[in-house]
Amino acid sequence: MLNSPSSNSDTVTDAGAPSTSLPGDRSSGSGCSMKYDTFKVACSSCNLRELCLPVGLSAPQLSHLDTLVATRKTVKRGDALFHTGDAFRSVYAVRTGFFKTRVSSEDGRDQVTGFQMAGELLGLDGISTDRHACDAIALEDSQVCVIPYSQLEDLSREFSDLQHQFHKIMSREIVRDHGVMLLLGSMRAEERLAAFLLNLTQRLHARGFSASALVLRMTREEIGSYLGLKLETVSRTFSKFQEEGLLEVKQRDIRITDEAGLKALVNSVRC
Amino acid sequence: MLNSPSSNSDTVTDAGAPSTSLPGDRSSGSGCSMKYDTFKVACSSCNLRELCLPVGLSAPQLSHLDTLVATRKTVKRGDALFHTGDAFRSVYAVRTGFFKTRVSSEDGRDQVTGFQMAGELLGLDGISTDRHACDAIALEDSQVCVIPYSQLEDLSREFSDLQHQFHKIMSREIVRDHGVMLLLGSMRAEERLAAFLLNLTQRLHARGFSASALVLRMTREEIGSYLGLKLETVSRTFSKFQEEGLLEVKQRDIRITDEAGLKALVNSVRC
DNA sequence: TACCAGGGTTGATTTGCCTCAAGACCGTTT
DNA sequence: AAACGGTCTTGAGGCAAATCAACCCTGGTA
Repeated sequence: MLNSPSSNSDTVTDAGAPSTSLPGDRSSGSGCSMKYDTFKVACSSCNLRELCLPVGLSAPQLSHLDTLVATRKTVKRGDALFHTGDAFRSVYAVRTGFFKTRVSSEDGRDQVTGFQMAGELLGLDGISTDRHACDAIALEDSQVCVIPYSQLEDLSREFSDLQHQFHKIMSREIVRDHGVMLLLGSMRAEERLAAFLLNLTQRLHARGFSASALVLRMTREEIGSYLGLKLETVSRTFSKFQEEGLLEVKQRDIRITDEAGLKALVNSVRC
Repeated sequence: MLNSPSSNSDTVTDAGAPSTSLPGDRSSGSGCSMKYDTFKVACSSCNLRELCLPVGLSAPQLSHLDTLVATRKTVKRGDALFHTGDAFRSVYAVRTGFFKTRVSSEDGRDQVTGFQMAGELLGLDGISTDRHACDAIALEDSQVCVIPYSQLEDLSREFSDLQHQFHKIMSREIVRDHGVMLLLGSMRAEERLAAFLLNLTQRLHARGFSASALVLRMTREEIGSYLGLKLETVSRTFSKFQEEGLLEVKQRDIRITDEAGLKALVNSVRC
C-alpha cells in the first residue's frame, strides 16, 4: 500500500532519504513568500492518497474529490499558513514540507501543539468558531493542498466514505492530543523525548523514510515547547541518550542506534 | 437562551444549586449499575438543547434527531460508560451527572484528559479506530443519551446544520485539548489550578449554576492527574489560595471570593 | 459509639528541571 | 577570510514540585 511504485511527478521524495522536502518538484521556488498555484492538482494521482483525506475512497469518489481540491499553496520556511484569529475557510493537507502549530496565551507564552508532515491535515481547529485557533508555521519550504471547507461539507454529505474518513481524521487528532496530555502530565524529560523521537520516526517510516535516521526540522526550543521542557533540557537529554548509546546526535541529524532501548524508556515505570 | 423557563420534567436541576445531580429525576435509582431506559427521550423538549448536539437546529430537524436519540443509559458513580478497547458504536451526550475521561499508558500510568458535564459529548475518540481510546467514568450517578454513531452519520448527511454542529463539537474538543497542552506545558501549579477553577465555573455558569460557588465532583488526585500535578500539590495550592483570600475551601465545597485575582494569576507572566 | 477506609492536609526533605551564563558550532553575509 | 546571528552545548546553582510521612476529617457501618 505504501511505497507503491509511482510514475507521476508527484513523488514526495526519494524514499529513504532523511528529508521531507521535495527536491524535484517543479512548482516550488517562487520568489513570493506564499503563492497560490491553480494548475492541475489531483488527489487521484497523488502518492499521498493512502495517508491523506482520500483514504478508502473509490476511483469515482476520488475524481469528485479532485474537483474540490483545486489549488495548492506554497508556504516558505518561517511563514505562516494561517494565524490565530484568521477567518476559517479551508483545511489544508500538507503535500510537501513540514509545519508546526502553536497556541499562545494572552500573556505571550506559547505552546507548540503539533508537528505536521506530508499527508496530514491542518486547520481543523478553525471549524469550532469560524476562526483559526492556532498559528500554523512552515518549518521548511512547503506546499499544501487547499480544501475549501464548505465544499468539503457538501461533498461529504454525498459520499459517506468521505464523511467517515473526515470524521476519523478529526477523531484521530483528538486521540493524539490525549496522548500528548499523557506525555505532558506524567512523563519525565527522558521519556518525553524518547516518545517524541519514536513518534516522529514511526510517521516518517509510514511515508517511506528510514525508521532509524532522521533530520529534525525544528529547533531544540520548538521540541522543548512541544514537550513542556526548556531547550537546555532537550539538549542535555539528547547528549545523555548519545552517551548511553541510544542515539547518534549531530545537531539536527539523528540516528537511532538502540530503538528497543528508547521504547523501554517510554514504557518503564518511574523507578 | 439559557435558563429558559422549562415546564417539562427534563429540568437538569435547580439552577443555582451547587450540584450537578438531578434530584427529582424519576428514572434514576435503579438497582443495577448500568441500565438502558427505552422510554421517551426527546432532544426537542430537553432543556440542554442549547448546549448540546441540537444547537442551531430547527424544530423539524429536531424531531428527526429525536428518532435518533432514542435511549438513555444510567451510569452509577464509579462505573464506566465505556472502557479503552470497547467497540465503538455510539457517542453519548451527558444529560445529568459528571464524568471524567482518562487514558492509560502501557506501564499503568494514567492521565485524566477531561471532565464532562451536562450537554457535553463523550466517545468521539472512538471514531478513529472503531474502538474507544479512553475510559469514561461517572463521578456521580449520571444519565447519558445514547446517540448511535452510524445513524448520526446518516442523519448528518441529510441535514447540513446537524453535520456542521457535529463538526463544530469535534473541533471544539481539539481546541480545548490544545488549551490543556498549553496549561500542562507552560504553566506553574498555581496558574494551572486557577485556570481549572475558572474553566469549571464558567461551564457551570453556562448551565445556570452560580459562577462563584461550586462542589467539586472529583478528588484531589483526579484534579492533579488532569493538571499534571500530585494530589499534595493540589491540596497545598488550594490552601494557599485560601490564605490569599482567593477562595474559601471546605473539602470539595469551593467558593470563589476573588475571581479577578484568579484571572490575574492565569494571565500573569511568570515573574 | 466506636471503628474504619477513603480522602484531605501539612511538614520535612529530595530532586528533576529551570535559570543564568559562557562558549562552541554552523551557515550566511560582507 | 572575518564577522555575525542563530542555534546548540555544557556547567553551576536555585527552586518548584515530588516524595515520604504523619495526622486529621468525614461518612458509612458494625
